Amino acid sequence: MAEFSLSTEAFQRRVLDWFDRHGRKTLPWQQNKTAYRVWVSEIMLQQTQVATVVPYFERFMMRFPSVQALAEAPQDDVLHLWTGLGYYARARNLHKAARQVVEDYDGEFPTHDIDAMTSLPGIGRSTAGAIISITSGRRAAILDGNVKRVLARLHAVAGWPGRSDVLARLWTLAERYTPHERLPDYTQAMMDLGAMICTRGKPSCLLCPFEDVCVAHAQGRERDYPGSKPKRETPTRSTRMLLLQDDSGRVLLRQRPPTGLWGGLWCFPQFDDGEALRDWLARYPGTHLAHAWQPFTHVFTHFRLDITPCPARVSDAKLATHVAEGADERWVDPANPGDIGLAAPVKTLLEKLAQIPTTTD
DNA sequence: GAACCGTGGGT
DNA sequence: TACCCAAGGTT
Repeated sequence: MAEFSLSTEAFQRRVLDWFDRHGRKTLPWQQNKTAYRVWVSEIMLQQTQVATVVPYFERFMMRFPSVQALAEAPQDDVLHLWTGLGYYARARNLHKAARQVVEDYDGEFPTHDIDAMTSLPGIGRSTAGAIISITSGRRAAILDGNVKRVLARLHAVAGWPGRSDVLARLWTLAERYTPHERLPDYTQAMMDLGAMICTRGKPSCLLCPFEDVCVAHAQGRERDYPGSKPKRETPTRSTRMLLLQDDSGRVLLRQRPPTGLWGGLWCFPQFDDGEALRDWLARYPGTHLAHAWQPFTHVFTHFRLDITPCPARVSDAKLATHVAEGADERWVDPANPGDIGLAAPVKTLLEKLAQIPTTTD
């Protein structure tokens, strides 16, 4: 069994030399690298590709230029700018952390203390390492998906990184290779290597600075590292969404619970089955259900959701007001729902409603 | 340790 | 098409 033969110093030298020639240096969050900007980018980039994040990051910085601005904003505004990015707990934690930074640290991120950083909601070991190393230059290791892939291949670390023993081996390597100088460049370089050269599907080993020493490459088994996650079958759930319109075309939205799926976002009232929907409508005699729209499936990572849109009308304006009486319910214009967070299928359905004349029945 | 949390891209 | 997965963290 071959072993990786490069010294720590030689490894760091090659990484930094490659970065000087080929690393990315013009991404939006690489300009004006404050802790706030790097923090927001790192949270957005969790499980999310760079190209997807860029426009969200620009809009976010325009609306919330500082941690103070973010801390002072209503949560609805934050979720609004997060609409479409997914993993909305990131936005809720971001908002909460901003308030903690303003409250507990006078608006300055505690980048001198990794434990203080990981205490902030939404910041784990790797994200803390990235923010610290990039913005303060202090020595802190990262182990994101890119670095996991690079290290797993260079050292032929077998097994799925979700396993704790595999993860521990990778962290040991990540800590060992982290240099004492040029921390911002090194950290960016390792992510760039993973994102640009050591890619998942078809790595560009010909362009890799470690082509001559990579154990996985020597084995011709780049694709086997890192080990893949064990499969499990994805269950299917189903729901009905009530597309209730009043006589002026506005629709009823309801805010979802603060945690869980689409937590804090606004959605059509949902019903598990037709009985529950009919029972609900029966309380409001002035409403009637139209023919259901075509059902469709929304695919999540862990399950599929069959959604049946159920258009309905409430003709009496007074009744419409009565229907929405909770603080978590409101009538909105489908074409302009306001600064609120919307789940992807809800946004799609609202756009369809906005195109339909209000006389549709 | 395992389940949960979104959406879009690549193959 | 169906599947895997991406700059992970929390419960």
